[in-house]
Amino acid sequence: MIVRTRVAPSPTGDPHVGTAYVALINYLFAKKHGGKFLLRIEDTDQARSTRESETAILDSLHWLGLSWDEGPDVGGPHGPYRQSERSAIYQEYVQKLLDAGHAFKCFCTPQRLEEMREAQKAAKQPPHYDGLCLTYDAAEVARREAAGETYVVRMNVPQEGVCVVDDTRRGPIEIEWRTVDMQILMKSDGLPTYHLANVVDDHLMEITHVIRGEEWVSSAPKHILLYRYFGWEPPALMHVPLLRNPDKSKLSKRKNPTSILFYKAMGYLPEALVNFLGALANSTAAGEEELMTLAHMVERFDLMHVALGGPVFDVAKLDWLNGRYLRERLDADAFEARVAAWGFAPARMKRIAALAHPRIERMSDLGNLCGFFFAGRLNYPVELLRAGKLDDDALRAAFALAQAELDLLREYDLAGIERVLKGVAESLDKKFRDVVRAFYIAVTGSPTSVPLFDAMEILGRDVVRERLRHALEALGKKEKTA
RNA sequence: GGCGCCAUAGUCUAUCGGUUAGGACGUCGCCCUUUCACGGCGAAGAGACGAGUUCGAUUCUCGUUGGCGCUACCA
Repeated sequence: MIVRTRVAPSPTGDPHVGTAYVALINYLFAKKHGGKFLLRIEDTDQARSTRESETAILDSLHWLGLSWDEGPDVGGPHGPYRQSERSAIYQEYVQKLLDAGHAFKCFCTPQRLEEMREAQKAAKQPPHYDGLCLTYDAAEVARREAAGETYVVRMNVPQEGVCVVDDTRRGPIEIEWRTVDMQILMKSDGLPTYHLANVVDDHLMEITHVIRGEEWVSSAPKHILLYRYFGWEPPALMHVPLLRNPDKSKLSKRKNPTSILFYKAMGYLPEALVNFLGALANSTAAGEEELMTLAHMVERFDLMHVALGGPVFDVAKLDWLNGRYLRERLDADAFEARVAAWGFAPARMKRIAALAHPRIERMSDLGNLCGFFFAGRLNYPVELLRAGKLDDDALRAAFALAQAELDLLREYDLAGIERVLKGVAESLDKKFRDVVRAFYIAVTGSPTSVPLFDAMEILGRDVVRERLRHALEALGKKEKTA
């Protein structure tokens, strides 16, 4: 048997380090066993998926040195590798389930479902589809369909017995069928949900080992049931732990930078980041060199040694590793080249120079004026934030709101940034200039600097988010008023 | 709340019943050094709790506690 693994990111946001972590484990396992590693884009959520995000994910994983044997950008014999291009396939398989009575059409409105869940919650019952539409006979279903009622397709789930999920690393996990909801397989827009698309694709793409995040354990029975319904041999399943924030919660950009783009922008080397992630999966033994190439990681990889506790993404250790790569693995020329490529690319320098040009008296002003473009955490006194007309509460509100709004921005560009900051000033009922002043400090470290929106655009969403987070941190928690 | 997963120092981990519980990051100290950093040497620091099995439990079982995940027409 040829081992075939995959990573299946959903292009709904920044390329997440967690995606890279899971991708790396799948990659290492496949390569270790002379198999294939594929990349599939799970973009069945029309509302949230974007091409920009997909591109960023592919670029980021490539940047880390990962490559796939089959995928949307390189093709392969099992394509297309983008789920949005596989609708006809899912339609076909949903019909099979429908024909066999393993799935049914559900005409319940979102409102009814909402009320049902509320009632169940109030009655201390676990939220669960009540099976109303399962009681309709063929004539009733036909009548409703003819009347133009929209419907989704739900999976018919047995209500008795237990499902044993055989996790390669954890052993058997028993989950009672009655705790498994009658999952929607196909949404009213005709596109499949994760569960259906995932199973169909993994089968069609001949995936032998599904190695994925821990968040999927509880829905594994649904997937196993689908394999059973289709009469397919399920792949080996294994769930790896989720990366954590320092406080042990699931890694989130609220508390910790999660975007690969951020680490790139901060001047981490891809080989250091991928080494760090790999060391989280398979730690080094006593006396073993911690600096490892991808090839070396492949060689020593052991799936059974992936620890089960959720590891904290320890930036301090990443810093140490990155420092060693920078100092020990790059000679003077290579270092210079990396630095140039990192922050001094011609296009970037041109923009920065143009911003500085009108505000300069001596070229030596450049350092103070533009240093923040090449910095990580800014070291300004917190008093500077407070020097403006906004009090602490207003500052906190402004930064927090901007953080959220900037994240929601579809296109992170000049116009969008301006819209967000104007919106922040408006909703706080503060003068735009007073609000902007605070952002100057948070983003550039100084009240007098190059144009803010340009600076924010050049720095990128991730670095800006981190600087706002830092400002929020510097201000401290809201004081309890006596 | 229900269901599930997890549990060795601040953090990442090794240990496949018998170890002075090993390593790495971080922290602290000493050395090197015009400063700092790097580097070298060293130190402090851990089996969540309670039962059980066993000659012997960090390791196996159960319970408690804690953390996390899931509980969407998101993945």
